[in-house]
Amino acid sequence: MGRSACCAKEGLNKGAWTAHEDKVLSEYIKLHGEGRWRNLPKKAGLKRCGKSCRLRWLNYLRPDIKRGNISPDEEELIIRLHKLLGNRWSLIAGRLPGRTDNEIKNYWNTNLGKKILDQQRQGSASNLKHRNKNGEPVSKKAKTMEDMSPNMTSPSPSKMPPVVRTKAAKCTKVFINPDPHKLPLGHQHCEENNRGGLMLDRHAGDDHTNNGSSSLSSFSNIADQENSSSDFLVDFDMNEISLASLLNSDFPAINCDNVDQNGDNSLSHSVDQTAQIFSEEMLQHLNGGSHDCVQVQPNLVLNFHSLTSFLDGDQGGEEWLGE
DNA sequence: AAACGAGGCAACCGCGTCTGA
DNA sequence: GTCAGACGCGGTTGCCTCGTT
Repeated sequence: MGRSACCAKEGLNKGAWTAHEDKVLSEYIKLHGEGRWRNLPKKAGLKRCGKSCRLRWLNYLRPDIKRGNISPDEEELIIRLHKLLGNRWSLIAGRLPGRTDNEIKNYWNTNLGKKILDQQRQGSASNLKHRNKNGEPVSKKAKTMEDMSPNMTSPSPSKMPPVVRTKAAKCTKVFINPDPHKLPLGHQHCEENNRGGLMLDRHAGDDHTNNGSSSLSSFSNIADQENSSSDFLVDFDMNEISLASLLNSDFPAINCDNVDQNGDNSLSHSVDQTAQIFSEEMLQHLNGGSHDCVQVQPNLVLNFHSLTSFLDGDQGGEEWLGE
């Protein structure tokens, strides 16, 4: 039959996690890896529900979590992606390395949602209203996560792993490689998922590398194929790159409900379709209207944001490209 | 300095989907 | 094919902190 019953709820701790609990959970996961959340508390000696452990790990304890304020570029990206995907926070988070769905959701609910409403009310061009003179978003408190949790030491930028594997990185499953032989490196780790699509192997430690190199190699192929792509590459300058500018194509908001209704179970998660719509449109632009490369695009475009964000990091590009 | 209100964030809850027997 | 449990996700809640009076 099925699996055994979920964790019994009696006698379990609830509420805020203690530093000791954090330590126990972190060390257990370092030793045994993620997953099997149900049995984890018992094995680790925690009086917590497995769900709670999972949430704590994903949203707070993972070493690759990016702490600190959301940058203006990230904010723009969130807005764009929210316009595209709606409240699919995990997917949005998947495009923002180091950010969790919960963090983005909270940020939206507390900042961006209001900002968008304000903008809608007051018309356009009030985009900078909530920013300081440096163009940074201004929140009432403007405090960092370190301020909130002094016991949590945020990794320094130089030590911080460049790409967080958020849950939503799953959306790499939309990748359908028409010609696997053209894809070096990371694509060796591609595996077929049970929805019929290809999904990048996301095992700890190597997945960001795979993910990134996949995107880059695909991206390079396009550049080879299309002259117009060279313009795209210019925009891809590692120092100058702005996430927001990458999303400046004015793709329409997509009604997620409609997308859901169209989904069929073969490859098609609604989000996958959304991704395809997104990428097709964008790539049509990038390729000067040619659809020659469209098959490759969904993954490319979606990963592209991870890629660019990743490359924004000090050493991200080096690690990514050169192991 | 104290009280109050608002904002922000971590965590919980419930539901839908996936998976294994 | 069916069922039950695990997992993942989004919505919501409650607590803590900060700002204002």
